[in-house]
Amino acid sequence: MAKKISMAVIRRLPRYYRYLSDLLRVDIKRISSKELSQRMGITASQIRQDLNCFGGFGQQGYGYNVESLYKEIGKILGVDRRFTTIIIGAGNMGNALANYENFKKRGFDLIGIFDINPNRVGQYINGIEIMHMDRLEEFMKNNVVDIAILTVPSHSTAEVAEKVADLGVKGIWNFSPQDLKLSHNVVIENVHLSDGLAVLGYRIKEQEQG
Amino acid sequence: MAKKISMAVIRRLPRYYRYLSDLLRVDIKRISSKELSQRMGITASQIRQDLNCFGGFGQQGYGYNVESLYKEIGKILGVDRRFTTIIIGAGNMGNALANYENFKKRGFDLIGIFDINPNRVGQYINGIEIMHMDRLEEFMKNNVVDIAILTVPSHSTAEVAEKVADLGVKGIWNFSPQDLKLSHNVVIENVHLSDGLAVLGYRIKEQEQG
DNA sequence: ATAATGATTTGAATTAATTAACAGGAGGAG
DNA sequence: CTCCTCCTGTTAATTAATTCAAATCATTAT
Repeated sequence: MAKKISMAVIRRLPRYYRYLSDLLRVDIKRISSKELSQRMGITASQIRQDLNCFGGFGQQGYGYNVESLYKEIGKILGVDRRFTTIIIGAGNMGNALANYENFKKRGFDLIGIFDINPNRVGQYINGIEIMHMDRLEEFMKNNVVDIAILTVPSHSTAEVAEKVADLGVKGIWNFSPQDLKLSHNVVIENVHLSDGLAVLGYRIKEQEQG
Repeated sequence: MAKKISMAVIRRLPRYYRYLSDLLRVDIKRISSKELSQRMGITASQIRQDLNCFGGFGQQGYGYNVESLYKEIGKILGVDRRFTTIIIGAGNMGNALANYENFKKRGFDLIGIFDINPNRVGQYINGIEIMHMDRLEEFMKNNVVDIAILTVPSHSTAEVAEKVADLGVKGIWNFSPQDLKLSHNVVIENVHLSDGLAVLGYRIKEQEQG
């Protein structure tokens, strides 16, 4: 096996996963690519092609077994494995993310929150105490931290990223508008909320005109 | 003109826009595709190809004029035009978005916040009063609302979306994990934060293994 | 049992996106 | 003024992604 799965497919997997989860909830046991395509608004062809990348879980004349497909995609995405995360920056966005229940369900355990603001330090978010950044190094030596979620102001993002990378983090989820690039082999996902908004604006303009 | 610009290109524009903005800030007047490619981590070819979609702003032997390119991309994205927005759902995420200064800079004016929780109604976020959902209809009849930002629980997303669509919104920025589909010709951008996190998890696993 | 149906698999064909190559204009040095 | 270098616009080549279509297997009905 081990034929390489393209990133385009990978980025669609969470979406499949979500839809399958919904199907499970309403107790639908099996589904054909055709019906799934109608629900998701993509072609049946693509679904079959995508799902085939990691071995045929479908059965001709039957469709896909929702549960096993769900599990399989989960396995590929790494839901069978748990990741520990910390949030750095307990501002509005950090706070929102810390309260986001979905992450835990998906295998991401928040084990620490850090901030530099003395007024925030000592407060609790979702049962987790906000620690001062001074304690970050100590904390990361005593705990395995897989992912650092950065919700700090742009100007300090690079510095903080360097630090957590040095301390052995495996991935960084960066919410600062500044793109992050590191020499370490740390996996980085930059989130740019306002980019999405800008695209929305473009599409609205487009629709108004054409 | 009017050769169609692909969505792949459009989705890259905000990124160009950001980098150009950074260049302006440090007073760099001109830039070549080559240098920009190094900064952004994409090929120079692609940059030239992209920028060419909307007419040659570059000059041979010189490069691109940062300021005029910045303005031009802004124009395409619709930064010259302002959009009014409302946030529905004043929970953690709604609160975070309401406090996000960047949106205003990019042409998006928040003019209303709505929630159903009586404890939240009447409070202010970033100078804007939280109104009860009961007042939404009235509000939208007295104000032009271009975009509704939905940060409500999944189970009520569809209903709220229908409502704002009926009331004449042009675009919806949906933060609920549930994908949104409407019959109206309202432009929808679904944001799925946890999808990004899932991909991060996948990439970490991938790197660990090989 | 057997035929008909429905839905996957597989691989080819098409379409889209990205990268590479190149011809030629603009700027700068001498 | 002339040459040389730089860097774009553009076309061509490559690679990736998506769709189509034939072959085939499970299920269901007769």
